[in-house]
Amino acid sequence: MEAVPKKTTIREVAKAAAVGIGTISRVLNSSTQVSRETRARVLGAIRRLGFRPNAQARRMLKRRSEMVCFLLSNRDFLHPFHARILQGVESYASGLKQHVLFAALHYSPRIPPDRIDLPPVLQEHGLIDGLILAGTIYPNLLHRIESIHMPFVAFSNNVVGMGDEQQFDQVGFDDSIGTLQATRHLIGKGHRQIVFAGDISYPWFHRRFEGYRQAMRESKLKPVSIMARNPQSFVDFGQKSVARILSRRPRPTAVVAGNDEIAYGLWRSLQQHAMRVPGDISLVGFDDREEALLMDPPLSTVRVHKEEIGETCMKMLLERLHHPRMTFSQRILPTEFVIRGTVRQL
Amino acid sequence: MEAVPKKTTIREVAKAAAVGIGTISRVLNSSTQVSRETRARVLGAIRRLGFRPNAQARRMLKRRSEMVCFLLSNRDFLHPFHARILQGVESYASGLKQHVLFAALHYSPRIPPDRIDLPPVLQEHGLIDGLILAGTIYPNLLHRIESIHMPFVAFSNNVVGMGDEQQFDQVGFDDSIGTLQATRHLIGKGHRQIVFAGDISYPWFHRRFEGYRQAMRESKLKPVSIMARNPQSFVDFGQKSVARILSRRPRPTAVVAGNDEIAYGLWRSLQQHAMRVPGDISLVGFDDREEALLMDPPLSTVRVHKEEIGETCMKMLLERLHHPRMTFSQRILPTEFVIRGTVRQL
DNA sequence: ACAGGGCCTGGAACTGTTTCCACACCCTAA
DNA sequence: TTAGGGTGTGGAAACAGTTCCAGGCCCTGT
Repeated sequence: MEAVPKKTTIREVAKAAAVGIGTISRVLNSSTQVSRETRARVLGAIRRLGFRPNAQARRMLKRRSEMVCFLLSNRDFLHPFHARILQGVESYASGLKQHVLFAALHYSPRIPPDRIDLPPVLQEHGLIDGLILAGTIYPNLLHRIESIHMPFVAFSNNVVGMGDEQQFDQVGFDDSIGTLQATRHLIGKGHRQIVFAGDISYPWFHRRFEGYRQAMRESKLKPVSIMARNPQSFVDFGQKSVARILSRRPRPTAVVAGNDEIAYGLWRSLQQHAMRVPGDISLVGFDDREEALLMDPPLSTVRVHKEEIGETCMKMLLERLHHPRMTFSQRILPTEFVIRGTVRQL
Repeated sequence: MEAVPKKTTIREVAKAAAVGIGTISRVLNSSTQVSRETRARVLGAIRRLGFRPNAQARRMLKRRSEMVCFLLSNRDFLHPFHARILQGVESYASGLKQHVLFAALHYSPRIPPDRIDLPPVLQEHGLIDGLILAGTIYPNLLHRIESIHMPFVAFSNNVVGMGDEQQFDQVGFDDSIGTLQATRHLIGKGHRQIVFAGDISYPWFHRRFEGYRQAMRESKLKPVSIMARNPQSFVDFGQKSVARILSRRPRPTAVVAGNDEIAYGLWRSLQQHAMRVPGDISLVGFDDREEALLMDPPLSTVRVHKEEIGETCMKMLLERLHHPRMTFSQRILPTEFVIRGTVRQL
């Protein structure tokens, strides 16, 4: 493991291989316009000198940084859900020799776009080619990003407060089909008294509620949504919902939870009320977090393919970069209802 | 929201402000050598033209990319533990206008160093200034990184198979002090029959076991470690350990779990055996994952300050970059035993 | 024998910054 | 009056690549 000479340039390699600098460049960029022997000679010299091309110089000329930024907005921490999206982005990107920068941003939905304090990555020009927006996304951020002409793709499920005229690329999954499937499954198992537990003032829970509602309507059943008062967290929301659920008459035989954390809270509190899942009450969740498998019995839930979302974001961003005037598109990925142990046949 | 001219250069700004290009550069780099009026004039021109300096050109000259890579090795997914370390790195970095690249790598511990297929970030020269290594780190990777002369800091708790002569910068937390404190706490509460549940063939569990052992020895108690057969996961490890724990005579009154997931598995399986925590048996974990709070009662565990680890890694890497010949150092961050509800006074 | 085309190759010009040297100017001290 | 130092400024050179044009060589067809 001998010392690598500190900085070798293309000109030194050219000298060592007794060729011109243009040829080195052609070899580096795997142009076909180089003869077999010359290429071999250059490659040999590169290896001998331990030459690695200077990334910055190349990028400057290419006008491409081959780098995108995964920007997580308004999240206190990197939630496992988003962590998996990030992983999807990274694994797809690295296969294409693209790099992924991670950045976080906190901003108020009410601040005017031009007053949003962008993260350092966006303050320079040419550092990144594009942006993948995750976390909670409000219109002001979108406008700000547009104003600096930075191509981007948004993870759409957490976009809040945009009308329907969404003039940007987005990738998401279908909230309502997930709960639609889940609720149909419950109905198919003979359940009739099914309630939805989730705060429908959040747009995503509202969409999930809509899927649930549609399934209920199809079977002429009455949709009911349960809200908790002042929940401290999703788990707490679930726990606080239980009393309300159990006090309904006729008593519900199944609950569709807005997400897995709510389902977890429901499950735990139901146990404390001496209600067994699924013996006394059936339960389905949404998201398919790791923890869904840790419940006992494991939770039947709607699986969201998080890595695939990340992959698709990256793929779409790359398309956008190659075709800047392409019309905007929205890609909705399917969810999958996973049957495990928390639903009972009535 | 008018269109920003596509690419403005420093020369156009110079022309617009009727100054030389050197002056623009001085303003950009906030040199003091510029008079108040000139600076104002230049700043005005910059704003008027919507000029953002080209990041690549600047970096090329500065020979600093102001970018580091967080490299996650041999992990199937971005575990919440590492996600929080990443967050710590990012938040500290962005305050200093440094950027963080996220990359993942899978390699075998047995492959020779020069055959390790480095991720794209490391194949170019000058793309990143340094590296933060997380995930499981074997000597061959370390050697490979050294061979390309890339400054790095390793998260040391998952470094495997290095002797004591660790010639690199590292940041970690003290596994053994954590379990030492936890075990002393149990002993203080009157427990005498305490077992350790964890696979001590992993170095980190071994260190945790050592802390436990030391506390037991101090009080002239006999340390016992429990192993599960063919566990599928940590949770499964916990579940499979319960039968062995309960069959011991005298029956243990407390368990020190190797981590929170094992504790979770223990807890769940204990419930199935109609054993109550902490009524019938006390339990402590390690790591303080989110889920520790979700258990019922919430788990007493050893808190690891994950964001702080990330921050310290970044800080140390920056020191290394500024002082390349500084001697290597290892920083060990303290852990904190968090008393919640799973330990009973005997 | 020679024109013409394809394939390789060399290297000047270029990219958008920073760095550094030269120089102008003003003020002060001898 | 002049030397000398500090401050502010302009712009050439440098950085390490890519691009592109010109030109050499070889082969083929007439």
